[in-house]
Amino acid sequence: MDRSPQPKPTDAELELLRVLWDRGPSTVREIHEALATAVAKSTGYTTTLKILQKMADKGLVTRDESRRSHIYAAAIEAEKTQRQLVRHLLQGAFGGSPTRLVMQALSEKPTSAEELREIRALLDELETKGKSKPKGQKS
Amino acid sequence: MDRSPQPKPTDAELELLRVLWDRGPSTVREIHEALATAVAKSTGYTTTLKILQKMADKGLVTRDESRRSHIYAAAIEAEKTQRQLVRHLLQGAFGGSPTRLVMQALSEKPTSAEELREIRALLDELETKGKSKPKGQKS
DNA sequence: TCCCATCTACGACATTTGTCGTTGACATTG
DNA sequence: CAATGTCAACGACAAATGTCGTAGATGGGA
Repeated sequence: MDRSPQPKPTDAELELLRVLWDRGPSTVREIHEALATAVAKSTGYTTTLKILQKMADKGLVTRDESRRSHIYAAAIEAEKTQRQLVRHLLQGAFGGSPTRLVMQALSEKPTSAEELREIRALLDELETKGKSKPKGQKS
Repeated sequence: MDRSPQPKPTDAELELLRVLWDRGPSTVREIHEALATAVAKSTGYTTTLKILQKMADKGLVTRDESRRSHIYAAAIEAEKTQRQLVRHLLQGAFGGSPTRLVMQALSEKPTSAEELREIRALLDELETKGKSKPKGQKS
């Protein structure tokens, strides 16, 4: 089972992954267009293609070649990737203390009341869970 | 005046910055040692030196050359840098929604009750502050 | 059928990163 | 003073990244 030290996606790769997470499996053309319109990304078509190919090599995406226009799909979940990136940032810049990170994140943007409520709920959950053995999610 | 689009520090640079934030202004030797002991980093001395020099070029650190052993100091605050990195991650991987990031961060590590309390306090603060105009902590 | 559009593959290229080795200057100390 | 050690500077180098251009295959339409 994949102990997969998933290679940390680069910024460009992350952009493509975001598109795939949003749209689901897509052709290169579609991805390229999405990027162009959504993010005003003005790179050539072959650039997108090349990055996608590299990502396929790394196992970040899968490719369905049954048709002439290959169809790419994200091979890693958004959540998993986000977790990995958060962990990296945590270790790299915050000395492992989630609290500081959370503070920075929350101060970063005016958070809606609703979102604040959501977070509070999570805190509650974590607190009760803290008593009983924290179960399940392993790493 | 520099509205400084501070160049995003790389991972290696971040490590050095961490040392400087901890120790304050230091010589290359000191930084190198600190890295070796603290992080079991086993690179050559000149590697550390080179990175420091590059960082000086970029304005990430300052250098006092009045002595033979130059003394480097962080030129950017820990908080500011962390905020920048959080913002980057937010945009790049979370579509700008802090909530998800916070969730991931909290799920990442068993957080102590005390820390949870701290975060709750911050939430309270944000909530009340949300009513009144949240005022500019600028940089 | 023949031409044109589209798609993938391949290689080129500039840039950045992180890694050293070497060199020449400077200091310390015997 | 001379030997030894320390330091900054410089260049080299491999690897990764993001950027294209071009070539070759394939498919659709006039």
